[in-house]
Parts: sequence; C-alpha cells; structure tokens
Amino acid sequence: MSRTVSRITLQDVAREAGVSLATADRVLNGRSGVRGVTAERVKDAVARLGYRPNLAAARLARGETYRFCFVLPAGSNVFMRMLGEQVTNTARWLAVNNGYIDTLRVDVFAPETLASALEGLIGHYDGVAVVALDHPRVRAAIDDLIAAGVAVVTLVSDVPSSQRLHYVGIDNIAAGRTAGTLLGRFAAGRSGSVGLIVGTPALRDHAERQFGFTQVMAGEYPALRVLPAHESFDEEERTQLIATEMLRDVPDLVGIYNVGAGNRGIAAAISAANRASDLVFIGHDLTDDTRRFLLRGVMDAVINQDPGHQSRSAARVLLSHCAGEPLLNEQERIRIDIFVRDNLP
Amino acid sequence: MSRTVSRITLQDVAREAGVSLATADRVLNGRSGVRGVTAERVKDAVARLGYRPNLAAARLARGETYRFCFVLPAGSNVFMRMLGEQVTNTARWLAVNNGYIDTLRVDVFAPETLASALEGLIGHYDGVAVVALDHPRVRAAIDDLIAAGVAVVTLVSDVPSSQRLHYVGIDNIAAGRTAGTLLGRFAAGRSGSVGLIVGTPALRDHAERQFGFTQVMAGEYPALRVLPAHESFDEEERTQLIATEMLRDVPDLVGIYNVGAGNRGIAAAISAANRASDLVFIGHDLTDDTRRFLLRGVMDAVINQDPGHQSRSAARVLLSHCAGEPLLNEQERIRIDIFVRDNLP
DNA sequence: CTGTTAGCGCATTCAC
DNA sequence: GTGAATGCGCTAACAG
Repeated sequence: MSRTVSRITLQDVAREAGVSLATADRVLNGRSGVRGVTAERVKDAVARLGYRPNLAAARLARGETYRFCFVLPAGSNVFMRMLGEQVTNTARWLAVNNGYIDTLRVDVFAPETLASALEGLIGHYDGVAVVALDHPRVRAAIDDLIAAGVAVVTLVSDVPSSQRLHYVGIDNIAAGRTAGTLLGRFAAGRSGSVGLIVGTPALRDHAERQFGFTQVMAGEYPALRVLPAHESFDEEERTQLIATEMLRDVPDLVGIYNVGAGNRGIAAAISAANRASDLVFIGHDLTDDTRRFLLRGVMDAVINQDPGHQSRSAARVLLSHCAGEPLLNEQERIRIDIFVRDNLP
Repeated sequence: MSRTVSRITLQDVAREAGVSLATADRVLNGRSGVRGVTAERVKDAVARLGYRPNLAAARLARGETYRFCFVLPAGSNVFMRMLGEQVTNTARWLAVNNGYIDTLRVDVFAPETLASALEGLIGHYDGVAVVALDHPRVRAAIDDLIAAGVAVVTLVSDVPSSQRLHYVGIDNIAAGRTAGTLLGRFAAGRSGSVGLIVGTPALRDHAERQFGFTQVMAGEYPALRVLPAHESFDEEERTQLIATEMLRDVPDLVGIYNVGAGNRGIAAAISAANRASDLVFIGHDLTDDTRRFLLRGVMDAVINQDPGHQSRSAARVLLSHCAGEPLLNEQERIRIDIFVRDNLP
C-alpha cells in the first residue's frame, strides 16, 4: 500500500559511485567492459546503500517471454493425470509471469519416441520439463537439448547420468525404505509373508522403491518374508488378480506393498477377502481412491509425492534459470509425504 | 530468452474495444466510473484476445512498497528459533519483491503485552503475521488492526474468533490424532500405558493436540491406557524428570507422546533407562535433535510443521492481499508432515 | 464517464 | 570503457 520511503534504485547507486546508470548495470549483471577500479566503486556503493534490485522492473525491461514444454506420459495413470492438471494450474501462474507452458504427451515406454520428441523441441522452447525414461537414447536427447541451450529438468523420474539442470522429484529408494519401515512397524510383532507388487522393474522409480523396501525388510524385519515381486504393469485388473491369488495362496500373508499404480484392484481384492482390518496395505500417491481407502481402513499408509509441488517447482526452476533470477533451494526439495487416515489434507 | 511473439497488452485490448488505455484499466481493475456497455466491450475484448496482465509491469507502475511485521514469541524454543531464521530468509525474498519484513519478539504468554504490541503496529505496517495467543485481549487487538486496514494473518497458533484474514498453520487436532494413530499402530498388539507430556494446556495448539490424541487412543486403541498429562512448560529439565519418573513408576509403559518441546530431555531419560528399542516415542517438530533421535531409533516418528513453508506462506498471503494479486490456495495449505527415519529431508 | 500523459526501475541500443 | 537516451506494460493523476 504505502508508497513509503522510496527504495534505493540503481540510479542511486550510479550517482553514489559517480558513474552512469549503464555502467552500474554492467557491473551488477556481470557484463564485461568495465575497468576493475570502476567496478569496485560500484560494488562499494551497492554495499554502502544496501541496494536490492527490483525484480519487477528488471523483468519488464528485459521484456522476455519464456516458452516451456512439459513432456508427460501419454498413459492415463491417475497420478499422471493429476500431474497434468497441476501443470495446467502452473501454466496459469506462469502466464502472469512472462511465460507459457505447452504440454506434450508421449508414450513413455518407447525410448525412441520420447527421444525424438525431445529433440524436436530444440529451437521451439527455452526450457523443458520431462518425465524421463532412464535409457541411453533419452539421455542423449536430453544432452542434445542442453547443448542447444535449452534448460532441461527431469520430473518425477530422473536420468541421473544426463546433463539435466535439476531433478524435480523424490528419492525413490528412500520412499521404498519408508514404505518398508511403516509396513514393518504396522505389522509389529507378527511374522509372516509380505506381498510386493511393482508396475514394471523397467521403470527406474519402481526398481528403486523395490530396492529400498526389500533392503529395510531384510535388514530390520527378519520375521517378515518378502515374496517375489509380481508385475502389474500398473493395471488395475492385474493388481486385483495378483492380490486375489496372494490372499488365497499365502496363508500367512500379513501385508502388501504396491510400488506402482492400481491400488484400486488391490483394495477390491482385500475387501472381497474381508481382510481390511488385519492386513497391512501400503501404496503410493494420494488420489481420490487412496484417500478413500485410508479412511475406510483398507489402506494403512500412502506415500505421496505432491504433483502440485512438483509442477510448480519445475516451472520455478526453469524460470529462474532462464531469467537468471535467484532461487530458494529449500523450497524446491520434494518431500516424501506420509499420509495416514488422520493427516489427510 | 526469446523475445517472442509479443504478448497481448492492455493497449491491444483497449484498441480492440475501441476505448482508451485508462478505461480498459478501470474495467480490468474493477474501478468505478465506466458505463456498463463500455465495460462489456472491454471484457469481450479481453476474452477474445486472451489477455493476461503482466504482473511485473503492474507492480512497477504501482511502485508500492509493502511493510510487514512478523510478531514472534520471545522465548528460545527451538522451533521458534527455526521459524525466526526462516522469516529472515523470507525477508530476503520479499526485498526483491517490493516489500520488507520487520521482526518483533514479544512474550507470548503475556496477553496484555502481546495485545498492546500489536496495537502499536497500526500505521506502521501494511500487514502483520503473528504467532498469536488465543485470548480476548489479543483477539481485540487483532480486530483493531484489521479495522485500521492492516492485513493480519495468524501464524502457527490461531485465534479463530478474530477477524484475521487467514491462518497459516496446521490443524492441531488432526496433528494429535495423527500422533495417536502412529503410536497406536507402532505399539500394535501390545497393551499397557502411554505417557502424555504437554507444554501447557493454556496454549491452544497443545490443548488441541492433546484432545486429538486422546480421542484416537480412547476410540481406537482400548488396550492402551493414556496416563494423565504432565506439564513440562516446554523445558528440557522438566521433560527429563517427568520421563524418568514415568519410566521408573509405570511398569507397563509402552509409549510416550510429547505434545510440546523438550524432546531432548525425554530422549535422555529413555536412553538412560535403555528403553530406546521397545518404547514408542513420538514428538513434534523436526530439529537437529529430533532428526538424530529418529536416526538412532530413540524417537519413532516426528510430526512436523515446516517453518520455512509457514514463513513463506504468511508472506505470500500478506503480499497478495495487499497488492491485490492472485493467490494459489493449494500452495498455502500447511501439511502435517510425518517423518520417520527413512524419509528425512 | 472517458481520454491523455507521465513516469515506475531497469536493460539495452547507440554514441562518444 | 563509459554515458545518454529509449521503452518495456501498466497505474494514476489530471483533463476534459
């Protein structure tokens, strides 16, 4: 509200340093063509006056528009649908901040398709956020984008060996370990078998979660035996079938950990077997379904990675990189959320 | 980067609508003095062109500086110290966004002091974020601030009956329930007593947590008996004494829930009694201490409210209110974080 | 009721 | 190496 004590401007700094606005600007933005002595004078003035650049003015003067492309999997997995919605929200926010977002849907299981889609983005965008597949072709495509001067962040699923600027997502080994600890503690005292269902071990995040989970179970809960993993391809029918068979064939089953999607199928199987109250069931991603399962007591915990946070974080990282603006690192760390019935948002 | 296809400006809208820039601006910002017909023409043009205002330009033109005051408790409780540090970070961010933050430390247990401190802020600030005490005097002071045109948000601790714009913090009843569920599940199968330590029931958040906790324990875990609450005044020596006595006098003690600060004292008592591995200990707020206790297995879960998030959220809410800018509600919901050993950030 | 105009603080030509 | 001048898109004061 207050048009208070007018803030210190670059103009003030220039005057204080006895140079022109242009020179002060050159020093502040690290552009060349200023003698060392002069630069020092300006820096002194900045320090003396406690000058803080005005972000709004800088943006306006630059007058740049930032074009970002979010590359998401084509499939219709619930989490990815939620992520897509959040990207739309983020786009609305970006529109007010000199940027826009296009969304591209690509078959994530086809490295060639993904890679060539990525390469086709060169020249059209300033930044790309991609739900990546950890495959040499994809890595190469990311590196090509980077080489072409495009800012790239990986989203949800990383390609650590690439040159990407940043990974926006959780540590999936830690997520798997978290699931292990919760399942182990919730099944406290009991001994028996634990079912493990993965979408496909070809997805890096699934493999990592599985790894973390079995690591904890083997090391900390010797009374619980993890059954060989079943592959569901994230399909509800498959998860239901797998769970139904497990419940039928494993008499000492005390828990199920679902690494991927398809929680609805498992919940159906558990309810059908009337085992909701004694079986520990832990899965990923808070959705309308999993929220309901938590409230009904069918699920005992949900490990979550906030799609809204991830979408906004990707946009902020790209924007701040392209615009050369500062970033609050702490804000960009994606948490491994644990939800039980009582702390649902 | 790209100085792409220049975005649509208000100028374009005005031309399209056949009015002047000023009129277009009046319509867009809901200022009076425009005939209905004219307003419609402008709105049509906005829709037709898909106009999006440029935040940076608007801020620059307004040229306003926003002065906020964060009122924090004077004590040196770890969480409040962390909150204070985060407010400093937030201030740095705000400095780049046409605002500044002053921090005021007040004795939170003295309603009169807090209330008069708040009233003294009138005229000096555009917005106030206060860690409030739920007391009639404080409520009145908040309402006075509001009446004087100051934006007020409560932070961490709410005064629901006041006119405050917004509460930045968690639902403490839900937090207590969450603690109850975790303790109940972690103690699965066992029966016995559960110790409950509060700072002081005079603090609304402590009382609410206690309420939520006992609610869940009574309703869901009949095998666990919650002992009468002990008051620690958030002092480490007191918590240590209380915990030591509990461990000595209650033979069937299976868990401890600490509602307030002083986790270090409890951890010391548990370690001294060599009960780390079998006693369930749940407390609040992730600090260097509680992190270490989780890793060592002395604590089993920590319920957290992110001080960084709360500080930034308060600043964003105040800023967007004062500047009349849009707010992403979803981003401002403070989560009840659950941390175990494996999902520590 | 509506239009004209002068900046906001900075980045960026283009001269010197 | 350095300085002067122009304009980004919008708000607000002032004219009509």
